[in-house]
Amino acid sequence: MPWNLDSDRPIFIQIIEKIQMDIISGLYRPGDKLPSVRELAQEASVNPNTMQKALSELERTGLVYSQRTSGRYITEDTTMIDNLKSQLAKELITEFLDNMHKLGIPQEETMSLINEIMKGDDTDDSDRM
Amino acid sequence: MPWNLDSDRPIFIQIIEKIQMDIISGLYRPGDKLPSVRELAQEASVNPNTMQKALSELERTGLVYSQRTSGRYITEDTTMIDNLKSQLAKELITEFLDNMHKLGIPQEETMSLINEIMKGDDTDDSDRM
DNA sequence: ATTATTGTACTATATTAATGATACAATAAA
DNA sequence: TTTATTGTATCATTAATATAGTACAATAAT
Repeated sequence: MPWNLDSDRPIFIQIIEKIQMDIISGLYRPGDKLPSVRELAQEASVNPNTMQKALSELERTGLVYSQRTSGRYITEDTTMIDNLKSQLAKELITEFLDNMHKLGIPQEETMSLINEIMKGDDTDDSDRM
Repeated sequence: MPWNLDSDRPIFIQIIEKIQMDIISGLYRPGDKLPSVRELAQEASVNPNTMQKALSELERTGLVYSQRTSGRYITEDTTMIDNLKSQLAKELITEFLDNMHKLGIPQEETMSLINEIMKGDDTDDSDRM
């Protein structure tokens, strides 16, 4: 799976967001062991130092924890994960609506545009929890 | 009016986006004269070089043009502005839906969450064209 | 004609992000 | 016990971004 990192924003930030997404979406489950820093770095085609920086930040926020020399693990605090999911969803929505508003597109038009685009979208949600 | 620039992404990029928004939303009209580089820089609390870089890029894409020593002006090509508006709106929507999908939130839930947040929002669109 | 304003160009410097390389202590695996 | 793997720390280098300061040519304003 490619990591799709671009050069628009700091890479370590994009890595943080990507792993957060993987935890929240359930790709990583609570208690799961993460691949090692070196493995993840190679998988993402990134320098180990950059991966380490991202993981340290995820650790600081409590989303993952490390057991020295054993490896890194996803938190078992499901409440924390659920809260983060709600919070991120809310942020995404408000930021999106704000941007559409700045474009001068009123809410009703935004809604109809979304519906329009959703119809032409073949996204499959069937394999999700 | 504050420019609300953050340090997450390059400032000159945020300036480009901000001015694009102001053109698309109609705050700046086709043919309008822009404040000088130095004025804009002061208004945004940014170094003139940074503002110049953003304006050069807006010029490269054709959204503004400069008449040497007279000043800088918004393009009169309304079609170009309309096209950009549609394009940006579409990009905002697809990126938003993609992010919600990555969070593991299905489309139906996304729609109801939007409606929920819209109700608690007192945004006023009445002074728009 | 003179002055001020305009866009533009250039050099230098500081900071941050990313990479590359290396090393070490703790411990799981052999 | 020995080896390999783990997270972690450090140093040097490069590139991009932003700032600061200065300067110049064209021209609008006086």
